[in-house]
Amino acid sequence: MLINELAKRVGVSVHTIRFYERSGLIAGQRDPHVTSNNYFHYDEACVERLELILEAKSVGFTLAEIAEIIDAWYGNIYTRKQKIAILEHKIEALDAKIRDLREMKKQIRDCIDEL
Amino acid sequence: MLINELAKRVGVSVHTIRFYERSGLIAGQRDPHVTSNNYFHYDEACVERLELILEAKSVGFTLAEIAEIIDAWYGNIYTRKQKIAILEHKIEALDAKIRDLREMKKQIRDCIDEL
DNA sequence: ATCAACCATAGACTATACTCTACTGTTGAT
DNA sequence: ATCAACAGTAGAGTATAGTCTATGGTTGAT
Repeated sequence: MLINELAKRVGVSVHTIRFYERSGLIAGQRDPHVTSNNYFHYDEACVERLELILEAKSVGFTLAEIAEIIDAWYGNIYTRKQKIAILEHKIEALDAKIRDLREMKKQIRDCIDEL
Repeated sequence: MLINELAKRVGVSVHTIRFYERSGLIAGQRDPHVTSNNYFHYDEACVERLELILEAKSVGFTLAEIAEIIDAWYGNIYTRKQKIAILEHKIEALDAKIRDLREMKKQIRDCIDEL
């Protein structure tokens, strides 16, 4: 599919996808058989990857951190052991965030109780 | 206490406190008896308030959202009922974030299992 | 008296994550 | 053939949240 269709599929703007592409978070592919244009094509793997990015963003990861997760998962620059270590480190970060959220919730509930 | 002491107490820079002050998130008080300078003074309530800001930030609230929480809690612009509604709304937002974090954790764990 | 260490304001600068504009080329329907 | 709707690149602009610099006044110890 082309960029417009991908944008509609995942619910982000074409601008944002191009921005992620520039940032190295996703990568469309050009068809070497087509010479009349230089359009990028995206497959289902791109959809999944983009959805992962959006989810990670929504829980507070920065794009730089997400790039790290993606490199650990899709890239070939880490060994299997290193990949697991990076992902486990992210899980710890998530656990820490969940603890913070619970603490915050408690504080807000205390405020409500005082009212 | 003066701004430098407050900064050290909560572990943020003087710059950041001034930035929050400009943004209306915290407010030091001037001593009308002192005419030789225009130094701001901060009390324990400021410390608590600043700590609340940092915690809220760490769980992903923007400064604008935090301002809303603070206004609901410290301000006199809302009725008791409105204050409770705003705070309950924030608790719902926190619950949604916790759900997202759990989902993300599951996804990363799936990645680890595949390795 | 003077000097480091503080205080204030105003405004410039930075990073992150978009978002938009300008411009140009391609495609597909009429 | 032409025209809207799409594609691409390059680069400017925006919002958020700081961070830093410049400048000048104040305080307290020596």
